[in-house]
Amino acid sequence: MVKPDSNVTIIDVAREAGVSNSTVSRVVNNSELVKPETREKVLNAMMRLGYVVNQQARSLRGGRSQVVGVLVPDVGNSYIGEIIRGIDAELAANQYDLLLYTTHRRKTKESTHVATITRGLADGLLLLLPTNVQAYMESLQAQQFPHVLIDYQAVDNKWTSTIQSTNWQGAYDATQYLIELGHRRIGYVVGLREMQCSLDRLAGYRAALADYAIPFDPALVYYGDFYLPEGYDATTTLLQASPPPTAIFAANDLSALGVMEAIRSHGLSIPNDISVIGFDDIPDAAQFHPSLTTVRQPLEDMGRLAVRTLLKRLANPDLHGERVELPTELIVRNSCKSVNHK
Amino acid sequence: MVKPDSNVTIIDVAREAGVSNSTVSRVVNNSELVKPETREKVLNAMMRLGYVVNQQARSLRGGRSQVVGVLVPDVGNSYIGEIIRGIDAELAANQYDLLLYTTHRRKTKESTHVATITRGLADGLLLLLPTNVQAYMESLQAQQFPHVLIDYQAVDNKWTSTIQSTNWQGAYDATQYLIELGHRRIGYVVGLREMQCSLDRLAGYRAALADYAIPFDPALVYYGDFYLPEGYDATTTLLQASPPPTAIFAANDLSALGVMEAIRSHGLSIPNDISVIGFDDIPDAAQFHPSLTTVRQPLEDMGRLAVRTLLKRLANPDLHGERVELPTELIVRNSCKSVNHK
DNA sequence: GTAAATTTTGGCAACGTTACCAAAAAGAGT
DNA sequence: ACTCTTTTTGGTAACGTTGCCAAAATTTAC
Repeated sequence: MVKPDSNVTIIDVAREAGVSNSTVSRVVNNSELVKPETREKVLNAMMRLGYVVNQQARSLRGGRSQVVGVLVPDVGNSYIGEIIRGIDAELAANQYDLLLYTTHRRKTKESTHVATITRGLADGLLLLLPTNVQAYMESLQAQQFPHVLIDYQAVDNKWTSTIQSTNWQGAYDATQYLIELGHRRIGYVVGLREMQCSLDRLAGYRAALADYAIPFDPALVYYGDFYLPEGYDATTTLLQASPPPTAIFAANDLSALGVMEAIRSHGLSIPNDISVIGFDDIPDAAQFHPSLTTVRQPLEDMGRLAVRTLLKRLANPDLHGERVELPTELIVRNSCKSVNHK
Repeated sequence: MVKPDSNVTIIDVAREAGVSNSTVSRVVNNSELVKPETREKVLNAMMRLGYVVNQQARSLRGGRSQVVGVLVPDVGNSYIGEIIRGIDAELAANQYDLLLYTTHRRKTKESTHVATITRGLADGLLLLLPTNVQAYMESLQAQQFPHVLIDYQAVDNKWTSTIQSTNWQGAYDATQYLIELGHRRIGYVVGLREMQCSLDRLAGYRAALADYAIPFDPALVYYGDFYLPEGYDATTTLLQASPPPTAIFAANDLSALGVMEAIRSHGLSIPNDISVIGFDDIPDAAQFHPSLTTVRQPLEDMGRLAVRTLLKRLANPDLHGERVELPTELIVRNSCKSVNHK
């Protein structure tokens, strides 16, 4: 190959191969009927000149941009990282690129980003943990722009797809597990109360208590924000309840880490004095000390599935939205202990 | 605002405002001289129709796409996450978008991605921990496509910029710290040997040993891959040296975590039996148990600086590349102990 | 050998934007 | 009022691609 100099267009290739640009276009989108001999000629010319298609022009013309926009609250958080990893893998497998936007939980950012993305930049949109859906959902639906929500309460619209895990069941399982270990005073660190998943998990927790005839005590519930420091603060508060909890259920692993830190700094030991259970099963959870018993969300799978759902919509725009719930799974490690062995 | 229906073009706005599309274009790129009165009229029309610029068309025309491509080996790794966070923040502050590509350390992926990106998709390119630079560097330089390498050995070319931290010095400091705590047998878990930063850190380690007249023992050095399990395996091997190390220096925090796990599973305690020191200071490092003494790389700053350097190049294409080294800093926490107190 | 059917190819317009140049409007100077 | 500047606006041609339709080349049928 000669110098792959920047501005090699389809026209240059056409000239080099002695055919028309239409023919080159046909070869590039290798679907059409082109005489094998001609195709060979064009392919050679492309090779010689180092031709690479210009996606901008292609997508301007009305074709696909082969880009999917992904809106996430943050990066560098392993919960989100895992989902992105799944998205990325599945996207790459289908020759799509990934345009990443972070909102930092700023609502205005969400809507401006959505506007730009839908304006030709991307073929579809993946919304992870969105917080301001109403602001743009209408526009998204009006123009039938393909989109999938991840970890968001179901939107009642036939064009919107959502991917979730069984938050209620997961929280129920975790709580039940603690109860069966003999715990009766179980603290609960809620996540962001604006998020449906927080409420679902809280409901699961309450349901399990109810099923075992354990009274619900509001003093054992603390509303946090899913981040580590709030887990710490929550625990400091919860430990003042009387009687104090013998187990704490954190709405996600990150805040569970804060919980563990706080327990230690109160001179208590895990799991001997207090059991801790998390939610998510981020990769680090197994590396905590002690390793964290938690409810596993299939994060990577959720990302992959979201992409698959989106691509299905892309391939068939008439497809209605669907709502998928992936099962959670209780992962027992070393941060919980039977209360009787104390 | 009326329905922000998809296909509002500059021409629709022009018609609505009763001016020409050129004028609308001038208002959109609000730099030109437009009569304030006219500008107002256009702005109103834009508002009414819900106009959003089509980036594709704009960048096709030859302007800027306002997108920067970022090539990373992986996501969901906090080291990379932190750098991306910095990149993202700085990019957003300058109205740029972020096209993210993951290579998963697959060399072929790197070059194909670079080819697509440079072909109109993005205005500039950020390469994080690239492993196959020679494959595309020439083409990047030939077309003078603005790019910045993060955490890669200096490339001797006036058009390439690189951002790094003081790997040698950081490793020297860490080793010196251990030596001054009385350690003489210091194991070292190298990162990927293909990466210059691994070698730089190894050199810093050796230099410190030499300065204190401690013989270098190859049995105390293990070549890993920067990931957690290798840290575990490394430690298992290193502990068989005779005499075994009293401290282990891991080339990054993630493998330090593996080191800690391994030490514990051998029934030893940190830092009483063995001291552990890491490199990076990822956010989790402070949450390890015990909290990890480590060499802090200003990861987020590295990301920000890379973007700033790139944007400078974008603004002034004649600017030569520069090579910046950001200082590391020893963060003392609880994973190291003086050997005399044993 | 010619007409008809078929395959393969080329020409041209369009996607939405911006840059350039020329035209029109407004202001300044005599 | 009439030039001469200066400001402001409009027209038009690209950017690189693809889709449509028609033209040319090829094959098939009679």
